Amino acid sequence: MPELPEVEVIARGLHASAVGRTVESVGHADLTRLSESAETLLPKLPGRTILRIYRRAKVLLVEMSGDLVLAFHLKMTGRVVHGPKREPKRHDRLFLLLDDGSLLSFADMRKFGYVRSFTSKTLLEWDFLRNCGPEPLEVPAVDMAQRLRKRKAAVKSVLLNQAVIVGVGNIYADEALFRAGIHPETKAHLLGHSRAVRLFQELQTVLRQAIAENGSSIRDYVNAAGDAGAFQNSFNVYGKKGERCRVCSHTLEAVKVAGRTSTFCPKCQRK
DNA sequence: CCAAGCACCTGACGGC
DNA sequence: TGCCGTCAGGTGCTTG
Repeated sequence: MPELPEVEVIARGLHASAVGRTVESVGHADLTRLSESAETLLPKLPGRTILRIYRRAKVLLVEMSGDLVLAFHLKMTGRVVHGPKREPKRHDRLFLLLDDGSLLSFADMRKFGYVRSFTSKTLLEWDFLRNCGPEPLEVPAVDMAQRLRKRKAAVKSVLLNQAVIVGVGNIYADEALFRAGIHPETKAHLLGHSRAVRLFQELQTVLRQAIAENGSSIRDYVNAAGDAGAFQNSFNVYGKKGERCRVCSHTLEAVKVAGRTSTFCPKCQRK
C-alpha cells in the first residue's frame, strides 16, 4: 500500500492525535508471522507514553517513553489507525488501548507487514535502515541525479531501489517518469544529467502534492483517522493502461520492469 | 557489488 | 454461480 506520502500522512495524523497518550493494555494481538514474537513484544508496551510518531523511508516509527521505539512496516496492505475502541476484525494484528479510551490499531490483510521494537541504539543499528538511501525531500535533485546515474539498471528499477533513494514505490515512480518525459526502461547511466535532475525535481513535486492531498488510495490505504486519500484522482499514468494520455491523447501502454507493471505514454516518454 | 526473478499472503476481478 | 488465472502502494532471499 503505502509509499512515502502515505506513510508521511499517517505519521503526521498519528502524531497529532496520539502523542501524550499512555498505553494501558494490549487489547488484541495476532502476531502470526509478525517478525517479533508476542512473548517478547507485548509485555514491553503497557505503561509507556507515546512521545513522537514519525517516518523514515516507508517505515512508521512510534517513539515511546523508557527508550522504546515501535517500527511498523506496512508493506502492501498494512494500516495503522487511531480511533474509538472497537471489536477486532479479521485482519487486525495488534490493538493498543490508550489511556483516553482510544485505540491504536495495526491491521494487515496480506500479512507482509510487521512490527518490531527497538531501543534508540538498536534502531540505529537496524540493517534495514542502515541500508536505506537518503530521503528524496531532504536531498537536492542534483545529488539524487548523481546517485541514479551510477546505476546501469532501468531507471524505473533504480527509482524503486531503496538503497539509492527511499520512499518511492510503483505509483510515484511511474508518475515522476511521466512528468519528466522519461521511458521507464531507459538505462539510468545513459540518462543525461539534466534529464536526471528534472526527474528528481518532478519526483519531489509529485511527492509533495500527494502528501498535500492526503496520499493515494487504490484499495487499502487509509490515513491515521481511517479516511482515504485523494491523490489517486491526479494520476496521469498509474493504473491507466489503455486509457488516453492526458497530454497527447496517445494510448498509454504498460511493460514489466523489475517485475512491476510500469505504465507510460510511448509518445511523451522517450528513452 | 549489482541485477533479475521468485517467494511471501489474501482478496478482487474478469473470462469461460 | 463457480472455478481459474492474473494482478495488487514492498521487500528479502537466492542465483548468476
